Amino acid sequence: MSRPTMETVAERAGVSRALVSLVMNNSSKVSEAKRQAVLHAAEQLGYRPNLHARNLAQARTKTLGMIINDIHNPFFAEVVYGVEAAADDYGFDVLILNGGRDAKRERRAVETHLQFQVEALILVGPKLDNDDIVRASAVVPTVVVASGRDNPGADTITTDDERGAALAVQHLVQLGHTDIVHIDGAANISSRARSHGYEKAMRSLGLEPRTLRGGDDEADAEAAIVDLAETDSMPTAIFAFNDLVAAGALSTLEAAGLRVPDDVSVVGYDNTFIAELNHMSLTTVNQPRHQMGQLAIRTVLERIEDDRTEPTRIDLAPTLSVRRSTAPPRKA
Amino acid sequence: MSRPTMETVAERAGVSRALVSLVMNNSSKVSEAKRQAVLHAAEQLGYRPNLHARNLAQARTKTLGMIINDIHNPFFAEVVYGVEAAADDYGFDVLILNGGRDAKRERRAVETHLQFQVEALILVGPKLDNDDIVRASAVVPTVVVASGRDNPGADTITTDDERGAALAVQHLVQLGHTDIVHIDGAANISSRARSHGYEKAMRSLGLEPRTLRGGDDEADAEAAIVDLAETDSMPTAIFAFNDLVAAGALSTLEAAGLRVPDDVSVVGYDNTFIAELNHMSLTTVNQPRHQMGQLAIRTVLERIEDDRTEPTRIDLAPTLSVRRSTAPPRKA
DNA sequence: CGATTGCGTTAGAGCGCTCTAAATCTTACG
DNA sequence: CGTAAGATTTAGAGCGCTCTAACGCAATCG
Repeated sequence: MSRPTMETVAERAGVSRALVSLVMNNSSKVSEAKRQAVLHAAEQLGYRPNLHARNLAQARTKTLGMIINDIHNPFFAEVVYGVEAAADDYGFDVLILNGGRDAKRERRAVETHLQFQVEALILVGPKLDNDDIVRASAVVPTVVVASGRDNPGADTITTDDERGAALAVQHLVQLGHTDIVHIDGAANISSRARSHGYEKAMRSLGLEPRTLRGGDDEADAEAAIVDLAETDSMPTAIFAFNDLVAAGALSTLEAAGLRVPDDVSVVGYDNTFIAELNHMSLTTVNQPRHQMGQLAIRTVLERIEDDRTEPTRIDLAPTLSVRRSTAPPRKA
Repeated sequence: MSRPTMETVAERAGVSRALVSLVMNNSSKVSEAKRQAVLHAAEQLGYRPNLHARNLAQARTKTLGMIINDIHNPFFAEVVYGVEAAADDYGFDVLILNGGRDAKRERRAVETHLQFQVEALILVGPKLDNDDIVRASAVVPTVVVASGRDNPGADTITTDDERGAALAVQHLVQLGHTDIVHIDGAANISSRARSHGYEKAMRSLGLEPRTLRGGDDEADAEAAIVDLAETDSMPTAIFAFNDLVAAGALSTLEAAGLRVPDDVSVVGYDNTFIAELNHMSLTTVNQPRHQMGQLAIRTVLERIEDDRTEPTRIDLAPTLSVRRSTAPPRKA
């Protein structure tokens, strides 16, 4: 019942184990006759090389370990596709582990990957703290995607959150808005940069920033909006930390009898597919996720194959996707 | 620069390699003194067991291979969480490979998993055809989640799509609707069962079913709705193949000047988080995804640990999540 | 015609670990 | 104090594969 090994195949094909190995790695120095014999025997036996044995013998795995912050979040999915596409090109397998929005689980995932001897680690939006990342990158080349922090030792692929926020502000101002409120991302990693970008952009345009505490979730928008409604100083536009918060804002605004974009314009961040939903049609800041994933692989492969050692830091430019949740403010 | 091995640790701790192995597997028959010595040495060296070597020696991997239809689709994410939770309980690692909505890629993913000697395969919403699944399940215990087909050899965890559709119909009829249109899932696997359930439920209630061709995407709803609008026989309620199609319906209806639920009620399927968005607030059929994931693991573990061989087929009951997209029809 | 070349093939060591059987060390008891 | 029973520890084989070095053999050459 146990699976066939090279030995089995070799016997069946009447050749040596070494020859089978050569065939499996399609070496050019095998006669056509033997190659066929081996392939045929393998086929018949349902032989499948044992990767563990191979990895052990080769002392390399051609495998990359990826950890995603949260498999729920469609934002990361696109990054994954970018990573997989690029890894494919270079003949690497990518093992995915789900971080589950939990630093402890991520730490275990790192451990698992390292035990699997992955040749590099791709951390997508990690919850890990700096120390963890430093420690990991001391063991294996590590690239952090979409997480703005400073990670000594690891490469990073980010987009410029400050600039993204500025894009949102500029768009609103161009439409004619002057009273623009920001609902921030609370403790979220990228929150600081986005808030900062918002505030800087506002000031540079001679406007007074107003930032409210939000979060990363639909529910987190509610309190902020209720606040605005009650203090009676509803702005003409809202720039939310991300699309989910923006979606929450949409709901709460409409529940309060305000129409988007007629009464209030709303801008999100991330361009997740909910922003795309016609019914939402959210103006939002887009990050080139697919490209980020690809760059992550290229970057990390430079370390593996070309022994680069100085850290790389790539910061891509975000863009704005304008949809129907923004419009000129109603004339006062 | 190469990583430390047991040998290294053993030397450093002044013990034999075997003893290190015992410590690493926290065997009870190791003296506290040596255990500490070994752990200390391991710590200092940054030692990490090599899983490939271990798997090779043990001839088992305690690893499960999961393939998800599409990492984009949040429907599957919840299943993943269920799978991971259960696998955790039993001390198994779960390796995730992304099928990318492509049978060819899934086939390669199966191959990769098998070469990694996973002890079981969990296929979540596979695109593979029956033959592929039969072939895989001949090699390793296999469980198919959320895919309604008949998969000889493999275990299956599904929900009763027919019943789910019936729930939707019953809900609408209870509200007073009689003119209920179904937008189906076209070639999608579960489409047949849902359509069939819809039609059966309608007839059993003395109503005439009307099914339109849809798809699995927002865009796919549009044509159907436009059709309805043009033939001038807009129903009072629409039951869509899934939440995305329902979202598409929402948009198109509103674009046509119809209000949901005042003019038309809409029901979706899957209870993805877009249905939950306040702004959508979609009445939808829920599948117990987390539970499905857990059951998948339990089921497959019965094969691994208890040598069950007859296939298991679990069909769970869907439920209805009532939200604000449905209401009694406007009085004629 | 023996020596040389080179292709195709193979023997055998070794990758890092587990596991069985045997060795060693303690401890307890007559 | 000798010895048997436990408690710890260790030697060594083996997991399935790759890879180096060496082998056999036919073709080629001087």
